[in-house]
Amino acid sequence: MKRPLSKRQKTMLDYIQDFMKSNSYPPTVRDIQAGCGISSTSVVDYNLQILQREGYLQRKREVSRGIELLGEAASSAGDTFRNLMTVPVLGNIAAGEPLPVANTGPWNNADFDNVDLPPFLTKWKENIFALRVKGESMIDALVGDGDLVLLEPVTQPQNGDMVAAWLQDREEATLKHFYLDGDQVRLVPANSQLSPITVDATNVAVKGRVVGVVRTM
Amino acid sequence: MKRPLSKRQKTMLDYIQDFMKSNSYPPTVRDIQAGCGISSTSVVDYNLQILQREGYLQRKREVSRGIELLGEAASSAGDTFRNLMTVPVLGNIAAGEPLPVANTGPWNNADFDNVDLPPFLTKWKENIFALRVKGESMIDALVGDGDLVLLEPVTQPQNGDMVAAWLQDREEATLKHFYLDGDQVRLVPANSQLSPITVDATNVAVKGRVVGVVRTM
DNA sequence: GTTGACCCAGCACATCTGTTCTGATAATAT
DNA sequence: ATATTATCAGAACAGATGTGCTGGGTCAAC
Repeated sequence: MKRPLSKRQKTMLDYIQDFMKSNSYPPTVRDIQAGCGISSTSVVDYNLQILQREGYLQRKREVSRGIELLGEAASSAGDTFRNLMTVPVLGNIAAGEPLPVANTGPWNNADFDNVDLPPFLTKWKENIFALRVKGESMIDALVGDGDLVLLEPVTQPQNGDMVAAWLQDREEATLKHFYLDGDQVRLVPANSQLSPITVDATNVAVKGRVVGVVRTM
Repeated sequence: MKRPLSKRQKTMLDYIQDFMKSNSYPPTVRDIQAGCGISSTSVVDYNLQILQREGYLQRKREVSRGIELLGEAASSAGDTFRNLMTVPVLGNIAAGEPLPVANTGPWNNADFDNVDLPPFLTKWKENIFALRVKGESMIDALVGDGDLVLLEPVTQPQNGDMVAAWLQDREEATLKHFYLDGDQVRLVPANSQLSPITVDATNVAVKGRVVGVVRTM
């Protein structure tokens, strides 16, 4: 995004996005040539090189239609391309079970079940993971059996965050809003008809911040 | 999906899905040939024709990589292709307001706010719409303020379906599990700790079946 | 057996397609 | 003015690629 794109380069980028929207595969050099009214394939090639150098797309040499949009260009390509993030389902969350925790950074996508979610659900963050809710023990967080909770791995949440926490003395996992009061932690249910609980700060191990909930029937 | 696929056809379909996952563009006939260990391009062509006839994919003649996965095959292809459906947010759902109802079929996507969702949330159906929950009146359905409920427009639900209904005498919108008992309708909250209500069948106007709930924090 | 379906292998062709070469033009800098 | 850079046009090449043709094999039905 450093240098400004020329008018032709902008036109080409728009055309590629449009093309991928309606065709589900990238255009050829000559598609771009015809679509943008360019008189030579070499001009297309020339400008594609620039677009690649500037980071708008990635090309694979000697491969027909070997164009892949990157970053913002990809998202603008509409509802078709690169608009999903793969989130691993690390395990279950239930009252009696410890929380499968996010140890390292990005996970091997093959190691777990994965769900593909639109990035507005993952807040555009890369290290989101998901847990499947088992049982009805999270019902005071408006989360039922079978729901999928999306978590960002944080151990030091902000006040008001909805967090997944492990209560050591109760041996219980829970989803609650987190408030730190000195050395006490107040855990407030999402359902305002229910009452908060207050526990010692050393007794809660926060495993992640809830960024979303998904339920299918 | 009528006839069963041969082993080779299944292999090819899997390979195409894998290829599109990692490459962001469809494979060529020869890519499939090499990837599946097939000795002739004509065999690939032959089986691609069958896969097209059976509705698993769409081919564009004379176009390199002119393969488009359809239906369920497309969604299994991972985070790259055809994996989002645009769902209109028709309005709000609150206790006191009538339900914005799905009048006609597909809507003009420009008329409303839209959200893009992976099709496993919309059950692969085309006519899903969404409503934004206002207030806490749906809390017995495990749905809170700001949640997005995904609805399929049906007026004659099956027993056990979670439905969005309008209770005419109470002037109240609600989300409950639906059970028809003769001329009485039992509406059961998702939170099993709460009690069901029973009303006259003529008093409930079912507006849609809930197929999913999405919440972001 | 014969037939016909389904499936496969090998090959060839015409076109598609990325790339490269040569040269030209316009804008900008020195 | 001269040099430099960015951009474009036309043409051609080599490999990639979809498609069609011929023939062979297997298996169940008749």
